[in-house]
Amino acid sequence: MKSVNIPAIAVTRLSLYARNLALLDQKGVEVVSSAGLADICGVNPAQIRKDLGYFGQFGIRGVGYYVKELVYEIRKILGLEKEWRLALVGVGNLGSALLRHAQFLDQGYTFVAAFERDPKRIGKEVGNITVAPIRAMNRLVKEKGVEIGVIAIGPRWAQQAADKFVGAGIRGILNFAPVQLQCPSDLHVENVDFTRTLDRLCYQLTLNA
Amino acid sequence: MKSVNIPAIAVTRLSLYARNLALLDQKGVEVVSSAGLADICGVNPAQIRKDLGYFGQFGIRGVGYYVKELVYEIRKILGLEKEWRLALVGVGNLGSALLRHAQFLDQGYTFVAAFERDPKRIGKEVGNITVAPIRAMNRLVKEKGVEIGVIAIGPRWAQQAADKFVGAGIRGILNFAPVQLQCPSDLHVENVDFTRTLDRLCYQLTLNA
DNA sequence: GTATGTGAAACCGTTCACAGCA
DNA sequence: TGCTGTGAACGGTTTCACATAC
Repeated sequence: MKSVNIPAIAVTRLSLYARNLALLDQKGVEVVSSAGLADICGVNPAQIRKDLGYFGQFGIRGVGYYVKELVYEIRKILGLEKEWRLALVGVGNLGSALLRHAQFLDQGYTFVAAFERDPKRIGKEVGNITVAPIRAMNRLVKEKGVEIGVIAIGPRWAQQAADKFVGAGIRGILNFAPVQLQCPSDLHVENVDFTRTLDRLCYQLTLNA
Repeated sequence: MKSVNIPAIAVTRLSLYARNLALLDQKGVEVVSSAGLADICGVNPAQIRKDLGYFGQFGIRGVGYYVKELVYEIRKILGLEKEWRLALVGVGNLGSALLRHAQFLDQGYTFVAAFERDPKRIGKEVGNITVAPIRAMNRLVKEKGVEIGVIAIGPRWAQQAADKFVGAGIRGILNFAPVQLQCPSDLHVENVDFTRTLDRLCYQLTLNA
């Protein structure tokens, strides 16, 4: 691995490459060139080579990349070889969907706990998880070795949920609430905000009306 | 409006500004400086001024921006003054959550139709919408004046769903399936892919293990 | 011959710094 | 005086182009 600073966006693309390489593998493709993969992923071939170049040399000149091997290497780089333990806070519409989201399990992510404010929801079973009260968070997060907290609670309560997670010793947060969370700098926060994505789409449609 | 090319990322930030300005307005704040808003949004003050500068002059030198007025202007720029009509395909876990997602309605987005492959789900009511078979798509999209198609169906069927939407005359797609859709270039596609976001989080956690 | 790996160049977005104006 | 609006400087990412290796 090089000591150069690696652009975050390059890391995000690795995830895209891994997924499409896995599809190629399923189809029985054994070797692919950067041009071939670039075509599938909708990016520039040089970009793929440069992105991979941040982490090592995985190809063979004049040939390309061995698909199986490259998937393995990228998953290793991203840290996806291990099983990641997630906990959810906010078992509403979106939260329930995330608990049952098949895609997560396929990739090695497992929800091991879920928390709620609303007493009516506590005790229910959603996707093999029994919904617990937020006050149980500190204990359960430690007990179950949760590493990543997922916030799918309303914006009004998202910051409190984040604070609770931080207090319980979580290392990263995936935040679906449309708010800017205030967190200690050693904690990693990634935001998913599809209202903003939808707004951007509307801008484009309005522009080319 | 300037004729310079406007960075897509600047447009995405406008959405962030609008949301935080609306919150300020709710709190009774009437005027805000770029520095004040930048603080809330977690960006550089100059960036806010530059982003706004792409679209006009909305502030008063020595004073700042009138909150109400700026919200209005940004929403106008983004095309959020009108009601947007959405249709969903894929009424599974995620799809159902989207149909019931309160945040959408607040912002002027309305689902007017929902489609499914699975016969067991057809005819059900989800968030005031009756789930229809995919074969009804062409007719209903036209009948109800749907402008944006939302894809929350499995990756295996996402491309087909997109083709159907295109055939029915949709103008934009919000795609939650983790695949690169092949679409005509005059169609606008925005992707929401939280598995990739989660992968990026894992990379960070692995790096600082 | 062919495709990778990688410096160099081009490009784009962000931040600075200050002129302009209330 | 204070803050906006904006050209210029800066920094980072993308793309090019070619030496290198199979």
